[in-house]
Amino acid sequence: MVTLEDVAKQAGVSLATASRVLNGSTRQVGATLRARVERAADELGYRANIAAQTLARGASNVIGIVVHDLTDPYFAALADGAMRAAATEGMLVMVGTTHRDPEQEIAYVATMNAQRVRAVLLAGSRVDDPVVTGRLREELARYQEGGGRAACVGQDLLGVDTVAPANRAGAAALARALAGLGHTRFAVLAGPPHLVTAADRCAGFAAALRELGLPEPVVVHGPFDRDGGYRAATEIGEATCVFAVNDVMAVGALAACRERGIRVPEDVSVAGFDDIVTLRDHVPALTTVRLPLTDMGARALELALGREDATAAPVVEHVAGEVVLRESVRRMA
Amino acid sequence: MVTLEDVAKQAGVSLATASRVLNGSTRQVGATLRARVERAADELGYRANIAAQTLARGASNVIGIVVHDLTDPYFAALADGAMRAAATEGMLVMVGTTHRDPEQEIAYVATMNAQRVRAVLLAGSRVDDPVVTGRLREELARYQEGGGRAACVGQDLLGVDTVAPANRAGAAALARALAGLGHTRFAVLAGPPHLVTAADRCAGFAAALRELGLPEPVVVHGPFDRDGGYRAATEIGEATCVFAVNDVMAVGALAACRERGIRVPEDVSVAGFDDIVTLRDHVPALTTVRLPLTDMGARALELALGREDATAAPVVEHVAGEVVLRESVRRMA
DNA sequence: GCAGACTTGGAAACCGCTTTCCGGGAGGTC
DNA sequence: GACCTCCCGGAAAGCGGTTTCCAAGTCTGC
Repeated sequence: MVTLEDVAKQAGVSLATASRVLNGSTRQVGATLRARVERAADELGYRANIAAQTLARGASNVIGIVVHDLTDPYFAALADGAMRAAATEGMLVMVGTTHRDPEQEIAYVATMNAQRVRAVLLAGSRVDDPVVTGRLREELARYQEGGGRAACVGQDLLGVDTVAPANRAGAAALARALAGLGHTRFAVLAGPPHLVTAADRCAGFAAALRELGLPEPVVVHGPFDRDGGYRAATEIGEATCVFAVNDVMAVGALAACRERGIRVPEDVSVAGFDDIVTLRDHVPALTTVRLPLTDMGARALELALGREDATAAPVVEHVAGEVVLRESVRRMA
Repeated sequence: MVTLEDVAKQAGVSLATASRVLNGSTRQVGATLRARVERAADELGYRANIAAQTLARGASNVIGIVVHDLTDPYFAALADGAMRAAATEGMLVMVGTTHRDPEQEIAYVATMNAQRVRAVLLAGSRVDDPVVTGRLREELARYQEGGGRAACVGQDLLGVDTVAPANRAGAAALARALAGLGHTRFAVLAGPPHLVTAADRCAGFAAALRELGLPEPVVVHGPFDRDGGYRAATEIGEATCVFAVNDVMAVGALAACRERGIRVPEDVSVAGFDDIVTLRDHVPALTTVRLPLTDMGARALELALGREDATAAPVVEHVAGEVVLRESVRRMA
């Protein structure tokens, strides 16, 4: 590989001068030498060794994002937002996928720390396990002590800057909207009990029903994905309205209904959460709670990067969800 | 940050010994010292500085993936496959998104080169522009001269290891299947003319029709995304069967039909390409050509990493598509 | 009991770049 | 014209690791 020294030699200047010309220094270099260096670099096809730069500068230009699953459009949207924001800051992005294994998440924080990434973003639901969360916090703290910045999209449980979707409030608003259509018997496809996102949405929904004086919903637990929704949909009992705690599950539920000859929304209404773009053309169109996922990802990155005072208290930004009523629910007679 | 030297000092050993214990060396270290070092590292919370390791070793453990758009499930699936494969090799993944800008793609190869990533994966269609392709090849060559490995998912146009989906053959098989259902008047929602993937699928489809002695299809160009399909669908003329060159476009076309009261498949049949998992529950279920995207991503990574002899000719692996007939097409009376 | 082969720990060179610190020359002031 | 700045180029000291090369033990086998 061509090194800076090669370039300097070829241009007949010192290493320092070559460095100043090629890799953005505050110091000026005279026009003649500058041109000579640039020409040499071009002729030789010089590419700076970023590992060396990172080492010398003590700071890298990559940021780390840890998500559960890139093929889940929820995380893809979050990651996309973060990556766009990163690009405008001139940063590269390193992505880790945990496939929902909390241990992996901890391991990734350690790895990102080793990489000395400028910031790490934890996207995705926290898990209701104090031990695991504690270890994650420890690992994050270690990273932050070393000057790293961290942010999280999800529940404010990590003591870092957080973009927190209003899962409870959004689900509650949805419940009120559905109750407003005349529904009284509800079921919730609630996802796994230990996933805080799922639990919050479920709890928010149930609490709103309670406030309205409506009966408790049937709660069916299961995986947080399409198949989880598909299977859970078979156990909704007499409900006339089903809330799946995310869109992907809702689509699974819709598929289950279709296969069993249950019409939506005529026989049963179905709603989801997230408003996944890829699913907007689904038939029937899904009633849901819209979250500005791309913006959230971008915002989280800005929070992590923007923090000037490392000792300041973490900021938590709440983002509201907007209920979007579509064909998959109907008004009760 | 705590450095290896801190650990060595705390353990009362030399830097060399500490390095050998902590960062996988071939050399043995006695049990006593080994334990002392491990203990010190643990107490201090040592995390190796990977930038330093990369510099010293001259090789990093990260691989780069360049995709067009992560929120497009096609690329998400490809990236997911590659990331899984990378994880099993103990590699990290750096992702760049170009948003379909070929200049960005070139820039990312240069950046990945600067990062000294172990391998770079170019996922996504080539563009029919010899100048741009030439510059990309140059940049790749520069990277490979420095010992980098590269692979590509898409057309074999870059002179690197390639996983090449059988776009022409898949589209041709689809055409024959649709013709077998009795269709004779076709339209192709063809995407942008300069995108090789789109062009190949279109050409394969048209060629098969020709061989069958059927009339030329109506070809409508437009963007390669959902909205492109949506808009193009309004210009299909008298066709009874529409082939959108990817699933996302097909879904857009389906939406357009729905809005205009055109029933699918009763009034018109629609088919796509890729068999995107997230779209499998679409109604009507989409006829398509299935590509094993996750495997393709993984395979490309293996190709790039597995290459022992850097001078060997690039290998091109063709992967077939499988026609999947579903509800969105019907048999003509 | 001793030569020779292994094993194991440490000193130091090196990976490629940034940046501080110096020194010399140009430009400005009185 | 002397003096003081200011500007710009270069030498060299790191950044935090890895690895080569030595030297000192430790084991063998005879």
